[in-house]
This record gives sequence, C-alpha cells and structure tokens, in this order.
Amino acid sequence: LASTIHDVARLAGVSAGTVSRVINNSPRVDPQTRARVLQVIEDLDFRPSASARRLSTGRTHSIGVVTPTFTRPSVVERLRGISGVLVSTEYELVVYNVETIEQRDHALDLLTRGDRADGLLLVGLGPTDGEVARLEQGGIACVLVDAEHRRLTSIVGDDVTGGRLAARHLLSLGHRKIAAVGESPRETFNTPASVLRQRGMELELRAHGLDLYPQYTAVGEQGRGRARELASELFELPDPPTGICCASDVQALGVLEAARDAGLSVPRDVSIVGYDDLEIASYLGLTTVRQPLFESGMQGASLLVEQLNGGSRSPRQEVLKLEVVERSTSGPPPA
Amino acid sequence: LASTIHDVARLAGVSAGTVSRVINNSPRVDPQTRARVLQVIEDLDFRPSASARRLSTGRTHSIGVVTPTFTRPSVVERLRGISGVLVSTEYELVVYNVETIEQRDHALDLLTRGDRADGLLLVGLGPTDGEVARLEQGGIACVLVDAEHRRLTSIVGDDVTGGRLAARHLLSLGHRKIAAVGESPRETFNTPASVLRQRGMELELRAHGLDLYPQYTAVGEQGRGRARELASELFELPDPPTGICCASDVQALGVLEAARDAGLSVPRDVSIVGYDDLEIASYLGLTTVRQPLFESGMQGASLLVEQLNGGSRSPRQEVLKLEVVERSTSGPPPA
DNA sequence: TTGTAGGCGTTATCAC
DNA sequence: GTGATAACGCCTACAA
Repeated sequence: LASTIHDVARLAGVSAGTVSRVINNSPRVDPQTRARVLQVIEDLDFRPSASARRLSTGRTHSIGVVTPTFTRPSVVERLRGISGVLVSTEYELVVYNVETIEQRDHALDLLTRGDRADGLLLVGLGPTDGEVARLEQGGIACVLVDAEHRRLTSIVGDDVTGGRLAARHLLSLGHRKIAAVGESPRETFNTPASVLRQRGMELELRAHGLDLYPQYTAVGEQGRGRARELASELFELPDPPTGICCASDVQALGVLEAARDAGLSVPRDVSIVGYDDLEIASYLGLTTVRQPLFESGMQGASLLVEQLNGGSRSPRQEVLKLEVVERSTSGPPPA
Repeated sequence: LASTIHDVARLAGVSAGTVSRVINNSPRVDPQTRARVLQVIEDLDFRPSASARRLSTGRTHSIGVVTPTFTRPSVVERLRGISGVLVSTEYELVVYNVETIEQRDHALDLLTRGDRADGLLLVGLGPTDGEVARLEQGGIACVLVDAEHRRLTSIVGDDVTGGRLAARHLLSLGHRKIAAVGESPRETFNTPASVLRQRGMELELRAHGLDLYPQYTAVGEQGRGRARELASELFELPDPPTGICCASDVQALGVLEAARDAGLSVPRDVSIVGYDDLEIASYLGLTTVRQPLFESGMQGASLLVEQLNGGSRSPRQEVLKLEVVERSTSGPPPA
C-alpha cells in the first residue's frame, strides 16, 4: 500500500538508483531531475523503508540502552541526558530493561549480533570479557555509564572519592561514630559502586585514626524500604552512630523515615548524607554527594555517537566531578 | 563475519528453506534433520538477522512509545507498567521522547509508515484525525494512554471525577474557599487532563452552591517551580484560599514550598491535595488523588499486544478507578 | 518432508 | 549524471 522507490522512479521517469541518490542527497544528480524526483516524492508521500535500508546498509540507526531497572530515579536522570543528545541525531533509542540475569544475558546476546543496534550504552552494568570480545568482533560500538571495563570507554563517578567526601563532611562536623547504609551489589551486573563508596569512607576514616566498623556497615537491597529497616537496626545499637552515609538519596529517604520512627531529630540527634542529589534532595534539604547524572548520560551518548561517526574507539575513561551539597540533614553530633 | 542461514544450510546438508522452517519451528520438518540443523546452529552460534526478517516479513517486532518528556515521574511510572508486560513478549521497546511540536510531528510521521514499529503506544498525547487515518491505512495498531480519540482504544483516568473527588474531600472537611493549581495544556499534545480536573472541581463546587472563581484558578506550565510561583500569588490574595487542589503531586510539592515560604502551616492554615500518588507522596504524607499509573501502562501494553496478536481493534475505552488517599496535608480550614 | 525460486525495498558497483 | 544489476539475509509459495 505504501509507495516504494520504484513507484517514485516510474512516475519521475528515472531509475530507482537515481531516486536513491536523491534521497541520500548524493551530489551527483542533475538539479532538474532532483527537483522532479522530489516533487514526486512529495506527491506520493513517499518515505524510504527503514527495514530495507537496514538490510542493505547494515546499519540500524538505533542505539540500545541496556540497564537494570531503568525506572530508578538515578537511571531516569541519566536517560534524560542520553535522550537529549540522541534526539538531535538520527538514532532511535531502544530500551532494554533487564531485571534478572536471564534478561541481562538475553539482551546482550541479541545485541551483540549487530543487527539490532549500531551502538550500545550499558548503564550500571558491566559486560564480561566474552561479551566485549563479541562486541568487537561484531564491530558494535559500546560505551559504559556507571560501569567499567578496561577495553571500553566509560563514564563513571569517582565512587571511592565520593565515599571519602561524604565521610570527610561528617568528620569535619565533629562526628566520630559514622555508619554506612549501602546496596548489596547485584553481582551479576558487575557494578560495585556501593562497595567502592564504602571503601572511600573507610580510607577517610582511617586517615583520621578511625574505622568503619562491621556493626556500622549495613548493606541490603536497594530501595527506600530496605534502607529504613537497616537504619532502624543501626539506631537500636547500644552505641548508635551519630552520622550515616547512604549509597543513594533514595536510601537516605528510608533512613530519614527510620530516624523519624525512632523519635530522633535530624540533624540534632543524627546526621544523614545521601548520594546523587536527585531533585527530591533539594526539596527535602538533604545533604548529599552530588553526582552529575544527567551529564553522565549526555557524555555517554555523545561519545557513543562520536564513535559511530567514525571516531576513535580506543578506551577512554571520563571521571565525573563529585561534590558535597550541604543542606539541613547534617550538623554537629550531639554533645 | 556473522554466519547466515546459508552457512547453516550448507553445513547441515540441507537447503536454506529447511533451516528457516527449523528456526520458525514449522511442524513440517523431520525430527532428525531438525536436530541436525539445531546442532549446526549451536556450533556456529547462528542468530537470524533481525533486519532481514523485518524486510521479509514486514513485521518489526518492536513497539514504539511516544510521549512528551518521558522522564516525568508519572510517565516513568506508566513506562514501568509498559516495560513489565513487553519484557515477556518478543517486542522491543523503542522510546520516542517528544518535547516540541516538531518532534511530535516528526515521530508520528515516521511511525505511521509501519516499518519502524508494529504498534504504537501514545502516552499523554493525542493523534489528529489525519494521523489516525494513516495509522489505519498502514495497519498499525495503536493504543492511547492518558489521551483519547474516538477511533482508538484508550486507557484513561476519569479526570472529571478526579477533580470532583479532590474538591469533595476538601468540602467535606469544611472548606469553602478552594483554589486550583493546574497545568496549562500544551495544546499540540491534545491532552486536556488538567482542564478536565478543574471542570470536575467546578461541578462539585457548584453542587454545593459554590464556584471555582477565576482568581482561585492558577494555571501555568508543569513542574514544581512554576507551581510554587502560582501558589505564592494565591497566598498573597486579600482573601486567600484555605484549600488547594493541584493537577499533580509534583505541583503539590511546589505549593507546599510556597506555603512554607509564606509561613503557612499545613494543614492548619491551608490544605493541599495532589494528584497521582507518586511514591514521594506517601513519603511526604501528601493527601492526593490516587491514579493507577503503573496499571495504565500495563493495560495499554496488554491491549496493544492483544491487537498485535490478531485481537479486535475496535475502539474500547478503559477507565481507571481513582480514589482520594487521605494523608496529612489536608484538614479542616482555619476557624 | 524438502528443495527451488522469487520477492521484500534499498543501496552500491559497475558500465555507459 | 544515469541506468542496469547484483547483493543484503530471510521467508514462503510452489513443486517435487
């Protein structure tokens, strides 16, 4: 029912080849005939078939974003950045949401064949060596956001430093009993962000002659609910912490709830530091480690598009700047 | 570099046609040869080319979701629902984020050709009659979520009723001076949700011998910041309202900030009602009109997939249940 | 049950 | 500059 390149050719009295040249605005076509062809295209409301193009050129004009639970606030923020740069290109955005190992493997299996996407953006998810090899073999460009691999370019926040910054902030306020609420790494996704942040905290504490004691280290699955439980346990300790660093703002919300449950006043009784600086953080006055999520998406997408346009694919690592945003959930420890 | 159906055929000692039959598990193939072919497929790590399939079958195995600013919390929630049902199907999820009229028109123009997506999910965006005609002509299935068109099946919240419910809640608490903070419809997207809710409020107020006065009707672009400004103006009125119904929870956040700015206590001095019941609403104790966003996405996707599987495409309308969730931002008006 | 052949709508490589 | 012609990799009658 839809018209093809041949219909156009016939009505314009030229060959399909010429129409193709017009479409792809090749310089080698007479202005007269070009005008004529364009007219017919307009009359017929012709659009070249994307499928046929894919098969013929071997390019899909789409990039795949694969990420565990793309509806997490931090990922959404990154997606905003990604979408923002893709919209001004010819690339479509195909989202592969992976919640399980099977889904993750399945997606990467499909995607490494190269006929579904020209490039991949892996967000918060690291590929295995084998997968990287297949990507290279298939000539598929790939950039990591919030994940790392020595052979791939990646955009990361400096998590160790982030952890240090959070701890340093509390230390500078006079805290000595500092705890961490973190996310258990979903091992299959290979992103140790939460672990690295705790390591950073540890380093900073040690530099001050302190330590991150096991009883002050609470780790569980991501999300507000679990963080609330973890924090409640912390508050019930015989010698509870006076400051808590969380692996995300979402977790910090849970910790705030736990404080409320326990009848603790923030920051008078306990200081709480988040991570990410989501919009909600500014609304709530949450002290947090700001991570440029939006920018990470932008940069990831930009670098990927650059590679797709023939740019170098040699691994590069972009480390994003972090900073503590001091608001009203942190203050001096109780006397 | 990647192996094709012919490679498989050759090594298995059969024809390409047979391999194709195996892939698409046609019943008409000898168990023995099938086994042999499958073995070769495994050995070669063969995967059929999606591009070739698309061209040959005319189906893309992908569904397009087009929506204005897909990173809005309410849309994200709907996407969760959509993604949830698509993941168990063979359909890919292609996101078309449209921020401007041009982008909207461009996306719909591409998508109505039928070689980019088998089906469309339009979220918070209504197509024109012309676009609907082209969809039908191209045989492209389409379901609307949070939008309406008489010829398309759609999933909507009952906005008029939602407005009534919000107003009724405040009325029942004794409020008489009730204002609305709404979103100016981005006309090009054809979704009058905010307007409908205000109409509902109006109806309910009238039923109580009251009215929704123009000075109590503040409308502006969506988002927290603008809502804050609008509410500030409301609070500066000589006779300010004692209750405010917002078109979204996000707007309600802005209104809460404005109240804080004005030194008003909530709900003692002013009651605030949101709309949507985002997760943040429960965290903040925001009274709101709960709208099943996640379910709307699920249902939209389910109905679409159903149509794609040969189900009926005659327009159907699914109206989602709304309910007021009473929390701590609403109470009796000041005496 | 299996092989053959034509077609899906483009692009690209040739000659002319 | 333009027109044939051969891919691209798969599917699907139709024949055998």
